[in-house]
Amino acid sequence: MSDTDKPGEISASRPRPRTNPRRTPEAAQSGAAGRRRLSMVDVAAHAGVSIGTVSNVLNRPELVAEPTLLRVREAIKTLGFVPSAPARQLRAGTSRSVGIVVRDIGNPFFTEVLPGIEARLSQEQLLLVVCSSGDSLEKEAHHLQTLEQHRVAGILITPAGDDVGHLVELHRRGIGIVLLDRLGAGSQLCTAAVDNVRGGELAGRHLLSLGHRRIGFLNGPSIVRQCSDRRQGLFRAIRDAGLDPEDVVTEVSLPALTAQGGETGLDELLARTRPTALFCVNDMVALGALRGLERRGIAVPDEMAVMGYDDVEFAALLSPSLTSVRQPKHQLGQAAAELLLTDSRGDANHWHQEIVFQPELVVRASTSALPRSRDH
Amino acid sequence: MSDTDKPGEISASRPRPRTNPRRTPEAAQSGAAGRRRLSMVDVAAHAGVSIGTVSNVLNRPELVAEPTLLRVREAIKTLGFVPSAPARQLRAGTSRSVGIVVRDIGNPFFTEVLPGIEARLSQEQLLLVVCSSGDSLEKEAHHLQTLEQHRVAGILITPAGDDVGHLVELHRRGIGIVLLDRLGAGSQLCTAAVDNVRGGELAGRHLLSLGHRRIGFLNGPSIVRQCSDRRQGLFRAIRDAGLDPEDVVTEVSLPALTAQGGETGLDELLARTRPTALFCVNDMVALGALRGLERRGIAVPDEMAVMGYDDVEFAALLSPSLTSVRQPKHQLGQAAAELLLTDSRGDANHWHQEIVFQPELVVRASTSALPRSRDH
DNA sequence: TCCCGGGGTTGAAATGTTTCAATATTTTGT
DNA sequence: ACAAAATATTGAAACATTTCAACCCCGGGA
Repeated sequence: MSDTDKPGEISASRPRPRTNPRRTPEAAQSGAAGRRRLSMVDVAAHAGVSIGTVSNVLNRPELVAEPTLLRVREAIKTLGFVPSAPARQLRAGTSRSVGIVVRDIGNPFFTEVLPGIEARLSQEQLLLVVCSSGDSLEKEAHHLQTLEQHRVAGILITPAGDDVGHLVELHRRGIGIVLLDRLGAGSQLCTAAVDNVRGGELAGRHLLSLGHRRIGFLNGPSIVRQCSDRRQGLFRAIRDAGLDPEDVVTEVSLPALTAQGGETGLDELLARTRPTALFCVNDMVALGALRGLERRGIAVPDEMAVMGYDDVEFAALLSPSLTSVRQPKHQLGQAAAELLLTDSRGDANHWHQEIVFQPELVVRASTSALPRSRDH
Repeated sequence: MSDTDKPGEISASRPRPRTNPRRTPEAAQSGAAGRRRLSMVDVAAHAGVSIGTVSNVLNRPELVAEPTLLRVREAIKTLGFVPSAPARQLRAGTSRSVGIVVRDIGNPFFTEVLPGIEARLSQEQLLLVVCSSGDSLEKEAHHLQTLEQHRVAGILITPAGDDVGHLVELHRRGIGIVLLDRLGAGSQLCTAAVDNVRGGELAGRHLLSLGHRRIGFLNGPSIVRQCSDRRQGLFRAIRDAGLDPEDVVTEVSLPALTAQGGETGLDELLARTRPTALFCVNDMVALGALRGLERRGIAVPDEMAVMGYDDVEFAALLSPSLTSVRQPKHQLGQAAAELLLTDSRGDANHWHQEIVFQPELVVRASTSALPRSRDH
């Protein structure tokens, strides 16, 4: 310990005697006044070793002799010492945590992706900090700023907006970044995603094959990439069938991709037109739409076919069971985590990878062929 | 880097050669070697002030003269300086983040409670770290340890196990703790919860009033407090009706409170007996049970009434719509956050509060009166 | 002229780790 | 028995911030 410091002597020897230790080592030891958290020096004192050795016990036990090891571990246990992550991190420069910024934590899609991510990250002893942006650019920016301040090793993000410039900038400053479920920045950032254009196309083909020619589309704001991608796929399917998307689709842009948003979006749609089929940009929106349709007494699928997107866990058991586009969520999560790990290892010049999974159509009871009577 | 160190010279000239600046200010300025993150010294150099002043600009701008303030802010902006949370935290001893440990992030109940919590905490500029224990005591312990290492200001937790001793201990070490949705430790810790006994009772009364006398109960492990509380309420309702719970209830204890768990639990139940009603300890379990019943071709509610618990968002739209017990989730979240804020302010001797909300029965299509033909 | 007060700024200590060169101790080889 | 090598431990610097006593400068009052 520094109890060899005789203050008088020191202040005599130095020009500016600023040394005023708030509490003497003895005070710290006796723990009388008490509430200081213990640190490695306490452990070291208790075990009769230096703090360097304590550090070695914690991080490189193979360097420490058996008896010392036991003694120090004993001290740690009896004292109840818990190392300080901030201090560790300050010294190391790098932290053992990564952040994930999702658009809406209330959407089961994300919570179903999460386990895949967590599984991989906890193997590496990484702490996952979950933030939800609620599709607000300000909130997203705030979360990113906080995460950067915390010097997280990396960030998984489904950006709320269209522009990824700020993320590229963040990456340039040394933080690993992986875009989750958001294609289209392949050359600049790593990405793990499901092909949303393809998914939209699957949905479109399905509805067309059932004979539908007037399709309502409850979509999100077009700056959300998933939304514009799915629309693009839908339109492609329609064009491939020799039709004009403008004639077939009535699109409503929802402010929020929630059940509530879906329900009010339905009202707006029905005030404009009465399609025979409804494509909802995700299952939560479809949930709200179904609720609205039930309220209005419009039968599904007889009077209106409805399909969702994501195939979340409850989709199969809705009334009626919901046709949807399934995404390999667990794999997506795992792949994203894997990418983040390599990206934040900071091999500055590794290639940005774009991992793309393929979606899959799942047909259930909520979509059926258009009855001839209502064919046009 | 430390090439300015001529060890021989220094160790010769000074008794204690502590000063070896790794990089000269010029080196920092030129940024040639590059990849060091910038710190307040860079800002200070750029603005021509001391780091103390930079700190003041950041934390107590009212102490700084106008022109200096502007100059420093300018420097911060042009340099793109981002303060280091770990360093700040190390010095301050306290952090701006709190943790929440939930049992299962995949359960919409939790994600529906979350917004209430976040709303309150982000007002205080606090970062919320979400962890999921998956009902594993080891995982929970690991999360708690990590959070303690990070010196979070407080922890919201729905404990996986029955014992809260370790949490009390944690609290004693100065971390704010609030139990979420887990009554019964009122004297030791703050709690925000919904009365689960009452909820179980509501469910029991409802099923009994419909004439059911053989009730299957898909419950979780009894060490999970919510589960034992709901059972207790169910049993109370049965006794109040002058019946013996042993005769009425067949209980299956699920390892996991998920849809998958519910589905396999149903198999186990039906292998033992064939009740007329099913009480599922939460809506996810009910989801799985419904899936299993559909697979077996057992009609709900005609051949078997089913009810869940939590009234999550999708419950109203399942096929058939699910009778459930509603909990005021948003309020619960807000109250919990509020408690945590007062608890972690560390007024050591404040009373531990227990805030209890009342649940509410929501009757839907999945439960109906027992047909006389099947009365026993 | 001197002293006082006060706003602005500075310098250095302190926070709890990790790292690593230097030293102390033990073992091995000859 | 001695040098060399291997092993174990130590001491102090460094990480980026906050805090606070000390200092400087300037104007005003006695």
